[in-house]
Amino acid sequence: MTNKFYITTPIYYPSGDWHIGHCYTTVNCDALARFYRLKGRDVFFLTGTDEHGLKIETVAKAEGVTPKDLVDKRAKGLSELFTRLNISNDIFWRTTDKAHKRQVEYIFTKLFDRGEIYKDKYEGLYCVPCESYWTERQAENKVCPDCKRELSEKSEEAYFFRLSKYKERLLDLYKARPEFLQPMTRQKEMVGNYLKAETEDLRDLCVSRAGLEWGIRVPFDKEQTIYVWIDALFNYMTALGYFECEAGAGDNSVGVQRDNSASDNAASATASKDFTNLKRFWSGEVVHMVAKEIVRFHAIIWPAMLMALDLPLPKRVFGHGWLLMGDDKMSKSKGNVACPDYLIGQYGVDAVRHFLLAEYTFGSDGAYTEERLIKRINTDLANNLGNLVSRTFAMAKQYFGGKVEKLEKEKAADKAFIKEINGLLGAVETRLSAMEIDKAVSEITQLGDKAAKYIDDNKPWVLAKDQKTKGRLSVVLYNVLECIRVVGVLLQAFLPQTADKIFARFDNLPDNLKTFGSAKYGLLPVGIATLEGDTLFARIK
RNA sequence: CGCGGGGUGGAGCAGUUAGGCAGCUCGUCGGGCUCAUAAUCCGAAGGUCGCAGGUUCGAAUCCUGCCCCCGCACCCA
Repeated sequence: MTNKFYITTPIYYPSGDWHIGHCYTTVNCDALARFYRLKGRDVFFLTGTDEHGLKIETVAKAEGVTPKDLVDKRAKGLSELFTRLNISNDIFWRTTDKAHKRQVEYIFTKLFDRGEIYKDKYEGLYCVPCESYWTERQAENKVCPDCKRELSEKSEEAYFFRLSKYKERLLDLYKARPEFLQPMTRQKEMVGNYLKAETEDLRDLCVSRAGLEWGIRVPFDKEQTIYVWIDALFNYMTALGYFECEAGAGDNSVGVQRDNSASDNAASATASKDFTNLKRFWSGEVVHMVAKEIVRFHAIIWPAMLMALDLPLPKRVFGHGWLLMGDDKMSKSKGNVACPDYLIGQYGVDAVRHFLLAEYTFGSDGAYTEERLIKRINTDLANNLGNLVSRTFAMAKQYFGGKVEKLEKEKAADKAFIKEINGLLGAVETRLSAMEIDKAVSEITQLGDKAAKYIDDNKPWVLAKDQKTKGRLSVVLYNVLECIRVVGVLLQAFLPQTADKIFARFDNLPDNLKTFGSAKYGLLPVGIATLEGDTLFARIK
């Protein structure tokens, strides 16, 4: 297993407001990134925005601002939202960044030079007011599905990518590497819809538009603008700087020049300045996390384009499910309930993170409701985790004056509980490697349940009544404190703020007792003081 | 026959790949405990696993047919 781990969210399209769905994908990626960092792997975590296209132009016009002003504002908003959510991305990459644009021009040219892109006529049903093409299937009775006006036949020049010739190779890819596209049901869908022998051939893909203003021009044909496929998908590589490198090494024919002040967008992080990142990470484990509706782009178009350039393919594309927003009534009359800022303000960062990580079977759809969020917080965080910490530290204070004690050895009866503590890290890791992020989190809350039962079985309040059982009492409390510490160690990957709050209950807990290597029983030193602390999570309502 | 997903106790779900006593969380009811955030622990009630048929010693799981809901088919995490 390679030590390199490169994980990406899709780059989000800033045409509308940021919502809970964007947070869902990003928080889950963040947990994976944090976990593997703590595991000691070399991690790079990308997120960002896909900022070109007609829709941005239209929205900007409606708001009376320039497209650039619009995307700057929206990208800043998203970047700040992710900061509030404690997202640990290494880069916030934007497709309007100069370094990206130069590389996209270079890539487009290279594909053209190799004969993978050719110029032809695009023909179809066109809606003039909406400025968009529709297929006959989409447009029943030749009426625009959007505005319901009549469509007209239109034909214009455009560039096409030879997607059709990769059908067999894509099928082979799925067969040879079933882990490439997960869950399996997404593979079924891709094969059923686009790749199996009976379906009509994959059509070549139109990769440029003639009338589009807001985008990257085809370098050798300024009438044409590079369309989303190449512009957006290649962000995963341009952010790492590979093509910048390659172009800087010789080919200046498309005006690509290496420039160390590459990041000209305020919200972009500086990581793109390190052009060695692609060599470092693209050869390692590359994981693209996407929601199910863009699986096709990532599991068909993207690998085909990489094949066209003889580049290595990512290790895995994972298409997760959707948070369904119920009926339209909710989104209209109570639209703000799914607003991330409202939720964070109302319930706190880690409560929102926990909900997004734990509530839904990762990979399947689920219905979003605020009631489910509240219930999830109360059950897992307030009743289970928060109360466990609260009662345990109360006893430590009451019975031992706020000091970790262990006056005798643990007994055989403690073995099962200790085994659970020692098994937590492995159990969580197994779940994550299967992309069962919700189940990974529930491994942690389940250990919390076991601790509650362990307390109840051993009845420390009874042991405390008799001086003769004080030694035993100290062991019981020690075991639970160790359980809490190990839970804190694991929570660093999922609920970092909560992990810190837990650690803060131990006076000057040494850093080496926070590492994954210390996620096992028996390391907490006797004599360390236990401190008072705020309620971890208050019950709601 | 476009493709895919779903239909499991009051609610939300897991289990279906390789058939073997129907499981989890929440809710409800009864009991215990008192260290704790009306918390926690124990126990109980509650399901013909969408319908019909088939294969099998045995089917939620495999096969056939049917009904209902949802998504996708270059707007969407």
